[in-house]
Amino acid sequence: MSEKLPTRSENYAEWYTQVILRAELADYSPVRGCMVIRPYGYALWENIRNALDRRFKETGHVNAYFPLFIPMSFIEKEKQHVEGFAPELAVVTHGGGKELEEPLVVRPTSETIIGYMYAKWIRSYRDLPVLINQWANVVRWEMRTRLFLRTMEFLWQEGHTAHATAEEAEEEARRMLDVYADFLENEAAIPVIKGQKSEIEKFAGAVRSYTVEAMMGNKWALQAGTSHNLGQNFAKAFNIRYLDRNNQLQYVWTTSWGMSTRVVGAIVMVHGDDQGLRLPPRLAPIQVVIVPIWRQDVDKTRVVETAHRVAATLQEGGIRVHVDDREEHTPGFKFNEWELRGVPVRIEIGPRDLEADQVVLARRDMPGKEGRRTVPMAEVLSGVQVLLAEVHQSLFAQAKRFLEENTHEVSTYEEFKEVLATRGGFIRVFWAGSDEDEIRIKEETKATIRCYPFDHDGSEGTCFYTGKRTTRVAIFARAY
RNA sequence: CGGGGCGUAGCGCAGCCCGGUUAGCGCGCAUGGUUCGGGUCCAUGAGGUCCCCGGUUCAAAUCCGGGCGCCCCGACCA
Repeated sequence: MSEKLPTRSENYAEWYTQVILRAELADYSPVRGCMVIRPYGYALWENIRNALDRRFKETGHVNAYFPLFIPMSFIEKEKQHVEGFAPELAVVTHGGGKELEEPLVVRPTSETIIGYMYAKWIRSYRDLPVLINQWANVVRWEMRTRLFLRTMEFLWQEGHTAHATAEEAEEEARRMLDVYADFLENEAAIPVIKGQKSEIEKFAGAVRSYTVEAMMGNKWALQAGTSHNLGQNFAKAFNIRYLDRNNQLQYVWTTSWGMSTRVVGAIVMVHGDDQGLRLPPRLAPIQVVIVPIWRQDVDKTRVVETAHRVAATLQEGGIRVHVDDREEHTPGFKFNEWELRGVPVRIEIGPRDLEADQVVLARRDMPGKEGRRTVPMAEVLSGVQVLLAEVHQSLFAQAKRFLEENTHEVSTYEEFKEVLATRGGFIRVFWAGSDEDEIRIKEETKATIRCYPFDHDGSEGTCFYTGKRTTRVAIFARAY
């Protein structure tokens, strides 16, 4: 393996790509714009999936699977939806050697086909709510792609629910946004800002879109998850109706919400440093790597045996552990490699430790001596458990501090442009502009409204762009 | 789709201007030895449609024409 990564400050995009390739999270595929998720990356995704899936089940959802192919006419039924997705559809026109009567769209998202099915299944208020999630791949024909952040095919979950009332649908959309925020903060150690999308940025076909926005290491924003209140738009397009208690025919109210393999990119960019990945302990495929150290063959046998015994102890304690007993590499090489791959805790075991009946614990989030300490052999499991929890807290605290330190408030457009050009980050402003104003700002500065944050206390201020008084606050940033 | 860069061993590159033996270097890989508490060192070895098609020439990785592909930067998006 070649030695140094490019640093984040000299070339952030290159650093990002190199970390992913060299940590073996993913690789490029022979098809442009697609990627192969390698075992290490997929193990990370599986942990993400399990943590999310558990939360979905806890909130009353069940999983199902809807087909990959969608009749073209379905996509066209909801006006905003087709306008939003038409440019990025992959369309199948031939099958079995013959041209199809109606082209099939490879799903870019499944609102339409699920809407069609819901219309079949829902008859009465007693059938509601319907709370279904699916884990699937989707395809969007993208011009410019980037590993995990934007690929033509990606994996995700999409929740689709139907409710009897507008209030219930709104509650559901907000509840699932909270689930995403909870997942990101408590599993991925990523602090987020919850808020509502602007009209310009909302999902094609939604009444309202909600988002959790995270700040990447280069201070750009990334939408890590979204939740939409679809109102009755899809209910009307697909005729999803039910009889209420008064025997009145009513349209249902639907929601949808999704989180994708893009969060892997967020984990890379939020926590990574110039040595490589720093994986949040609860999601890391390998939480602890044990590197045995020996000088002579007599030591080797004892040390490697001890390493495996320690591994067994940790494994019984529910820790995901790996012993790196390869003979062809020196310990120093292994330290660097596992740091690149982001393993949160490393255990070193050498002859000195055997004499002292101890091991050395090193934490990934603290370089050098500072992050290293010895613990008695008997306390390995508890020591590791405590340390993993600490690493999680420390990653979260670092990311949170970074987010706060790079969130700025401005009161004029001049100041806005100045801050964007010099410091970057999130800019929090009072906002009373129009859609046109928003688009103009985007054209002039590349910054977009990431969200209207929920945490605004409702106080009134002056819009930095129009000078009007308003209680609305927006967060602007450059975004992926 | 616009701008830039690039296709030579698995990866990164040199050679190309100025055509001429057997196409080279580093990493990686294989074997043996050595080393091992922060990217060991040595030896030997395997590995090539020089992106593709056509042309010029006694002779093309090298010159000419056409194509294809990839990466980076800009307008759309989870």
